[in-house]
Amino acid sequence: MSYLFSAADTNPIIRKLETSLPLSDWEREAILALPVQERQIGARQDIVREGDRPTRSFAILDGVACAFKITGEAKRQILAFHIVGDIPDMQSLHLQKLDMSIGTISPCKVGFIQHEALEELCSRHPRLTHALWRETLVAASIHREWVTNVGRREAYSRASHVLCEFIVRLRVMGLARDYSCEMPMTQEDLADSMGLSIVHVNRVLQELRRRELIELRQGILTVLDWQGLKETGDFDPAYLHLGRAEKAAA
Amino acid sequence: MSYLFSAADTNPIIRKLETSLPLSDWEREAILALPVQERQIGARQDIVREGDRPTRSFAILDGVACAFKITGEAKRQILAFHIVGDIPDMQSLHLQKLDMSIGTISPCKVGFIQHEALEELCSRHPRLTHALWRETLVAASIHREWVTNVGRREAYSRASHVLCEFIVRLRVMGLARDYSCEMPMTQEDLADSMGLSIVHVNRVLQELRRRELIELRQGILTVLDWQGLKETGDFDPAYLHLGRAEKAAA
DNA sequence: CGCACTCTTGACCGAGATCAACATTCGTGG
DNA sequence: CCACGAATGTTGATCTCGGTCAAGAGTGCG
Repeated sequence: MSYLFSAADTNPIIRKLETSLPLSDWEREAILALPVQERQIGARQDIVREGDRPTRSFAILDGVACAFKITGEAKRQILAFHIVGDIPDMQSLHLQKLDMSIGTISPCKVGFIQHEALEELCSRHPRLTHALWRETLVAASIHREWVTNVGRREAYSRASHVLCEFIVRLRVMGLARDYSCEMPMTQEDLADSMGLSIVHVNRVLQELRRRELIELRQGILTVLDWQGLKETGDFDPAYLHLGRAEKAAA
Repeated sequence: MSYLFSAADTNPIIRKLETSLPLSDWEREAILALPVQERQIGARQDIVREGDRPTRSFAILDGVACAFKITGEAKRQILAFHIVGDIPDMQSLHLQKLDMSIGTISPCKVGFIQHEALEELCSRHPRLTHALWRETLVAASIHREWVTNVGRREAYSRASHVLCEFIVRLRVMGLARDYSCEMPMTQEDLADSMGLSIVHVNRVLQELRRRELIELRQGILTVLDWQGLKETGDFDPAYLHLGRAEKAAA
């Protein structure tokens, strides 16, 4: 299968949706016609906060963001890393109140889309409803894998798993060559995504380097031994529901 | 707001959906008209397994089930408890391959519904699409809370949180009076839902009893001090997105 | 060039795991 | 209806993975 190259291929939302099901020209145009308000946001800023009642959703057009919660003990848990093409608060289309916060990790370009525009899109294009619903289901699947990762894998395996997922998702979006990518998360971010302490994450990463599974410095992650990293991370990309993109990316 | 009592009120799917948005008679009838194949399943049986490609989804009509994964180290992580009204594998409507298994805890009555019937329902009733999509989003929200619970709360708080969620969800469905309910999960089930060992769960439960927050024996959970349990569990039901049902149930 | 953020290292600690009995409950068949 | 075996719950002893604390080393940005 191959597509003609077009403006559509440069639109991250279309690219993301098309990894699961190909869209018609008609549907692509509908997406390109969405009124999107772009905004550049600096690193480490909240985009939306738990408790907000958004009237719009937003897509990540550049950079890395994360969804997180703060517990009563003021501990942060990162729930997902969001990369180009993700619509992290899609849920707000159907759920009034946000149950998490979303903030940038690196500087991000985001595109806000009013809910009415999305509702309009869905009512006119049932297959796009399907595609967007599907995206939210994949997000839920990733959450389930994270529950498992945090609940039942030891630190070393857990860290490997998070790295595997991150790079595969970037590869699917064409943002990583040869298992190497920019990784703007600090060790504190990684710790909060893994339910570990910063110090321990530091030690685990050193061990991964010592065993020559990865290289990681200056925000560049390079996987030296993909097979090895997958195995130590108990990583099976099935939960990402990549379909045909799976073989190429993972 | 009050409804006339009718057959619809005894249908758990309708009851569940109506906790978020009221349905028209027309919509209720469409749900009641769904061809449902009921089946009784014994305790501790798998209903569907990771890797399956179901052509139908199922609703829990009676009993308690759970979704779970088994890691490469053969450890089980429970991802959710499913009670009456839940459609645990709704996702299979849009995602080919199941990324988790679902099994019974107590004996269950389940109702299978072919995907075509659900697709038909959605195409005829956009508001039901909305309602079902919404349910899957709430499920995702619960997953996020579980990531947080397992990742960033200590055992004592973590256990309290799981108990709080379970009883609130039962209350919403009218299955628990006065913060007391049947709880068929064994300590092993609880351990696998909390990412803890059985032994430690046992000790944590004893501590909860000793501090007179709960009573728990012979499969009956009674909360003696709801406020106290909520506080130790850092439990805020906002993530369940109950809407108006929230005040009554939590 | 200096201050703040991030990473690293070492020492020590503790929550929760593991192991190994033993007790209790429950379901099942005689 | 009872008995018995399996599943579940309980307890104590010990261990360990990962947390905490504290200090220093890089790094980078204003």
